[in-house]
Amino acid sequence: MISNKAKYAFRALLAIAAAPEGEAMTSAGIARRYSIPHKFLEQILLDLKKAGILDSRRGKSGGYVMLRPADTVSFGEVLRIFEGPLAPLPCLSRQSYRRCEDCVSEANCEIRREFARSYDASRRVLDARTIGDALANTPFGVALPREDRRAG
Amino acid sequence: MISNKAKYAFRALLAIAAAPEGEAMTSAGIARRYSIPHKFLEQILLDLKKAGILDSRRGKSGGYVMLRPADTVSFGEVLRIFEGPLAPLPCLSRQSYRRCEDCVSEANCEIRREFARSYDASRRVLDARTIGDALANTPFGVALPREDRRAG
DNA sequence: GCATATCCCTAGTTAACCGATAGGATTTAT
DNA sequence: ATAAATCCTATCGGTTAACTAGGGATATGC
Repeated sequence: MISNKAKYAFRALLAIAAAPEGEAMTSAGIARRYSIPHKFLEQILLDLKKAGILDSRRGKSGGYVMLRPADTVSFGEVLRIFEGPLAPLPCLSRQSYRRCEDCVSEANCEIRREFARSYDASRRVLDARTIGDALANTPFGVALPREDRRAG
Repeated sequence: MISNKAKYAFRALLAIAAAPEGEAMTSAGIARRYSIPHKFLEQILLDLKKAGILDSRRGKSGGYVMLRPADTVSFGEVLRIFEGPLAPLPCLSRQSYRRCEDCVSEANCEIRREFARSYDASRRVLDARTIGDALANTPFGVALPREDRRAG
């Protein structure tokens, strides 16, 4: 199960990405609309800003906007911000590989081999699908160049 | 990341399944061989017994044996025993479905839709691959009837 | 230039869970 | 009887999840 934090992050991101171009959404507004504890959401949006996904404006009529286009932000990237490595075993993480302490032979480890199959399958989806895809309800496998996506 | 408990369970199961037919393996023996804390492993083996996967004999020359054939025990089944539901969202679990409390419309939830893709992909692997497959190093997609598997 | 609305930052709280550890009770083979 | 094994329950220290709280910094609009 993914954390509430990650779930809230996705809700907020989808809302911000769906807003009219250039229009900022406030944390309070999003919190109200999706019944997310406000102060908790603030932390989350801050994390997304630090990660370079959101931009923000302060003061009256401030709020959050996308820093990068929504179809360059994958579900996997967001998930990693809030959940850490997605790999089921440390020895399967590419981005933050760690050897299993008690592992004798990685190459011959049946557990590693089997989980690699499962992880590959889910990672392929999570790293391919973007916030933009989700909003457009683009079927998987239809990989258009970015310009075409925006146009359509 | 999966828990140590689950990882230990897989190590133990693979060892027990790989033992000569009818030969029981002791918790102490497995613990020593794989550097698993003995008392911790006992609890794990007990859980596997309660789940109907292992059988046990007590007293001197006792130990654990498979109750069901290794190629009927999937990675998914074992994982669920120790980690609970594998679904990334409660509303995606078939075996223990729960509605997201604050969900307005499940059918229109983008988060649910995207995670369903990823979960389907990994579940398909985890529920198909068995302890027996892992030991035989059977490539995925080769689905032999059970008798043939045992023979080969 | 002041009130207000917003984002920004840090710390604390509570409950649950993980990864054991501990101590014994029960069963069985010799 | 003894030793070796499983079985059962309780406890514990550390970490994390999910908030809660309190304020600081900054921009806007009157």
